[in-house]
Amino acid sequence: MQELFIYNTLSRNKELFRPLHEGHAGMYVCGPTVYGDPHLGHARPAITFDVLFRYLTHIGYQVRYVRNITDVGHLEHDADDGEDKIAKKARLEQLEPMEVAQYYTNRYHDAMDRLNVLRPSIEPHASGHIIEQIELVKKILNAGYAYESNGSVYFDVRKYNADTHQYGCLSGRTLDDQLSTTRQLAGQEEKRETADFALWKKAQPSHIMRWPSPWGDGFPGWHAECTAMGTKYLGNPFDIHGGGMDLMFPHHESEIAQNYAATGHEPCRYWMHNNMITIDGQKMGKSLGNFITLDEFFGGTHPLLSQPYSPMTIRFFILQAHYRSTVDFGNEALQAAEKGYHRLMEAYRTLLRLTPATKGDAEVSTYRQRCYDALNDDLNTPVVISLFFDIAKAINTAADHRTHLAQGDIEELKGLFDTFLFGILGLRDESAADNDSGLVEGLMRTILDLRATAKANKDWTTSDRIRDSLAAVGIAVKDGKDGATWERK
RNA sequence: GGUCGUGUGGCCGAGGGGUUAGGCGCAGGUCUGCAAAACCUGUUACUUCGGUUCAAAUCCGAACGCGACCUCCA
Repeated sequence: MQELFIYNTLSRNKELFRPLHEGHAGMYVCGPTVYGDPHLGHARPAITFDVLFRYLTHIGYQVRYVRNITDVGHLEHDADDGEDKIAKKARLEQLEPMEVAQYYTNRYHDAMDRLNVLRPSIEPHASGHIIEQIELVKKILNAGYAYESNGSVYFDVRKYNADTHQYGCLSGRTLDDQLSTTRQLAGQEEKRETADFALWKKAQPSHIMRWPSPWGDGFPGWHAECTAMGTKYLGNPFDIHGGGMDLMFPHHESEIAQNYAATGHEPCRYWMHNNMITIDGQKMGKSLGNFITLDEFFGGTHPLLSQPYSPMTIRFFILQAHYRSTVDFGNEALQAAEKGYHRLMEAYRTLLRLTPATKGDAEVSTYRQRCYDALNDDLNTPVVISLFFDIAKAINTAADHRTHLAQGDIEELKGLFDTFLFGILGLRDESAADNDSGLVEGLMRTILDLRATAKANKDWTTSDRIRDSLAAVGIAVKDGKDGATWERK
């Protein structure tokens, strides 16, 4: 089995991945809050951990991947009254809260499907696990690390730290930092310390989403859902917990605290965090006018976009940067990614129609191990992609008859594409033919044959007319040494 | 202000004490009826200032820039 090293935020080091249970791997990733259309901020973690999921599976683990749907207890960014995000939107649109959640869940799934992100093994809804969350809160109360106040329950950070734990161990913050930098806000008087966080919140009368509990009607605090659902489906502790860097504090920090309080040990072995994305060097935000949804990317409908970008262009672009680096979306960079992606796909098509040489003279045996080495080094997808540009060059050179690939070499290269580029990086050939492919192939062969005849007769008018009219319907004709080929633009 | 991260050539981005990243772009060439495609060649960089070292883009320190988080929601 491959030795995979992953960067553990907890230790700030790359560590060899060793599962808690031989042959099995459990991973939990914080999923979307379903109150709005999916955007780039959703694509990055989904793609990053999709690659991890695919790779762990590929190297032989039986993987259970849990990614939650958060559908309770949300507030608008600039909300004024603590009203539940989903409830608020529901009232505006005259829909049931769960109808809104379902609608955006479907939208999220559609976008992820287009990005070729595999569905996780289990996708639990927070609203479906209220009982488990209440049990968690009870446990923490019984352990003495929480207190009830006016119908809400808060985690007692000071008590927790006094008992040799450290709230802040993941993010590097000390309690003093937090106390001195926390502003005084309304509603804080229920807490003993401003750093305390809610385990259970009392619902105001206006709240639509509410559940009965030993402390009255209310809803769970944000951090409770991940602890409860991770435990339920992956055990406690489990292997890997992932999410965006923006969730490190307070969300993941609080999950660690909740778990220690409830069970006396850590929730998981490895914490992985993907970095954030920017648009033209700026963070994406509704107020900045650069908030672009995935649909707008696919359709090119946002004013900042000079053209549409296909799902695979976006996936390729994201994978061309390491997941712990920030990635900046700019038109120039996206166009470069689009061209690079097409180059690789075109090389694959060329490979498929290559005539094997009786004797090969190109070196193709080292790529496989180098791909593994890159992936084992904390999922270094940019290096894998760079290897494929080398492979593309090897294919093109052979197609140009400068070098030769034997049948075995061709099989090996084809295997590399299937395993790494398609299988693990999850790219796919978007211009690959659909159901009609047989028909289209046949038509195109006929047309290109006619053009070849025209060319043989030096009838340039006819041959150019064929080329131009094909271009008009989005088909590019490419003349090569062995006749013409075509591709969809 | 605090915490975490980051600063690479025209653009995007790996790497990371001495040995080519890669892509896109641009320039020249091969091929071609022309064009495109493909191939070849060229374009060689690490924010600034100190320090460590035989040797620093790579390590250490400081400054500056950028990003996330630091609050109620998730």
